[in-house]
Amino acid sequence: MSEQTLSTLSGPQASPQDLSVRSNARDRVTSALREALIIGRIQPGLPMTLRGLADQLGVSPMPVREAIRGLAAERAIDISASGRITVPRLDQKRITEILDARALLEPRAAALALPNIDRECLRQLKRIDDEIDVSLSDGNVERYMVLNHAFHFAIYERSLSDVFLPLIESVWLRFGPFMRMVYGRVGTTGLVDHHKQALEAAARGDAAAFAEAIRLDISEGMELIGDAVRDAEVQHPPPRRRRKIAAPKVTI
Amino acid sequence: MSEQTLSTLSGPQASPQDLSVRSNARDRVTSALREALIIGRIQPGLPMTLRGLADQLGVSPMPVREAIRGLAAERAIDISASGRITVPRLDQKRITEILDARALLEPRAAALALPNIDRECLRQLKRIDDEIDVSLSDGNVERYMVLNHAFHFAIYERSLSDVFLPLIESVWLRFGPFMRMVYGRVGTTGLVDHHKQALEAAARGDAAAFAEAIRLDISEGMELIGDAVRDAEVQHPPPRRRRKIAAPKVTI
DNA sequence: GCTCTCTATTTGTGATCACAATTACGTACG
DNA sequence: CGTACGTAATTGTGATCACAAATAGAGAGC
Repeated sequence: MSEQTLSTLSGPQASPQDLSVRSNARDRVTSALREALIIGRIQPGLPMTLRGLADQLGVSPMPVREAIRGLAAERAIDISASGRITVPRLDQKRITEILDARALLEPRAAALALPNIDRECLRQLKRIDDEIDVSLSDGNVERYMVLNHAFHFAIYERSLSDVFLPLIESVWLRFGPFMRMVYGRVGTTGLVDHHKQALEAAARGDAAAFAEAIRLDISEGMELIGDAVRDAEVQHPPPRRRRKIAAPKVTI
Repeated sequence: MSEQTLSTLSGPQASPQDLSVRSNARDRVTSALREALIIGRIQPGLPMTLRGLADQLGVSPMPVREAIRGLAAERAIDISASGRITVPRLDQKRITEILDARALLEPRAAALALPNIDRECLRQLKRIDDEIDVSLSDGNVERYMVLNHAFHFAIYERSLSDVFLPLIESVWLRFGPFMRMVYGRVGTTGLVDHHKQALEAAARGDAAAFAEAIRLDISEGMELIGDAVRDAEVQHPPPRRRRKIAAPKVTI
């Protein structure tokens, strides 16, 4: 198999040794893979192998197996009938439905979160949003994706909902690799968001406006990438690989 | 540990050897556990063990491990920090949020499905709903839960959405054990649903009314069990077990 | 009766092995 | 130059083993 590897996590300002220092190898692997998926570092369609990931992460294939199995349950990773492990390619139908689901779930989570968003949290959101502007003008796609995720989930986490949060995370896991593909292709120049409207509404304590800003943030993103998707599907059909392809690596 | 086992699947008219004859042990285990969860056959809070489940299902602990890990990723099963495997107990907050998420996701899935619901499908839905009435008047809780699941998912499957369907399945997996607890406690006598309104709307091809009927079916269920939940939480606090408890078994 | 303590048992985790299925790739043929 | 084929290497699956951590349950003390 032509196996894919993942680019190291130690990019610009390496993440501070992963959030919690879980003793579990499995949880470390899961965290590494989830982050790689959210950021879109793993290219959809290219196969990964248990042993390959295990070697890269310095563990035995066993914890990787369990981590992959967990991600597969969330549909973040596809395991074909023959056992081939890939990040799923999304067709336009799926993309529409994911954005549809996001537009249902995330405004509600935001509304639930609003009462728990204090001034300090607002300041942090503002900081993140400022950094997003920088990353956009720099054209730094990866940094943008990290920050955009941070912005949204800084909100959703305040919902304190272990029902909505997992559902939303699950959808982002599936969407990340695709977003990365789009941004890597069409760039982030024309990208607009509704973060500032959201922050204004949040500052006013206006739950309805807050939720609506989040909904628009998602829906307009949908329109923006609509054409890119159509183009991508005709211009970049599932590559019929014939040779091994050098690919980025992942580490914990 | 006082370990829980699961009641055999071979109840009245045993399921015809599970849907697909997957060669995978893991998939068989997963199917068995998912069904047990949906029907609510596994009592929340009581620990299960990998080796115990493996013995009951006639496989090695390995496929059970992966199946459990997958279900844990969907939050259908909880694995504590110490590794204890249980079906999560739901507090009132979670229950409300689950019903909230259902009321968001399921009407949309129903609307997506409506164009794909033909006359034959409608007839089948009608048949299921008739059987539901029978099971309700019989007070057969388990059969009601199987049928109610069948009714809803016969609809949602027609959405042909592998975005909405997994999200909804995930929520049902979490909700099943709780529903069973409620029905087992307060009975199914006062139970009302909006299946017939849904079928009428579907027959008319009225997507909005169809979705609304589904939403009401969920929301009114919410009210119905509201008090039961409150009572349950004070009358049935998390039992501080001190001895082993005999519990039902599960088989493939 | 209740709580605490201590020990034997159980449990999840991770590693390694064997194996059937699948895939990759050089080779022959068109 | 492209396609079909056959063999060798790779891959996921399942089983088994070792081990540290956690638990259960009996016993001592209050």
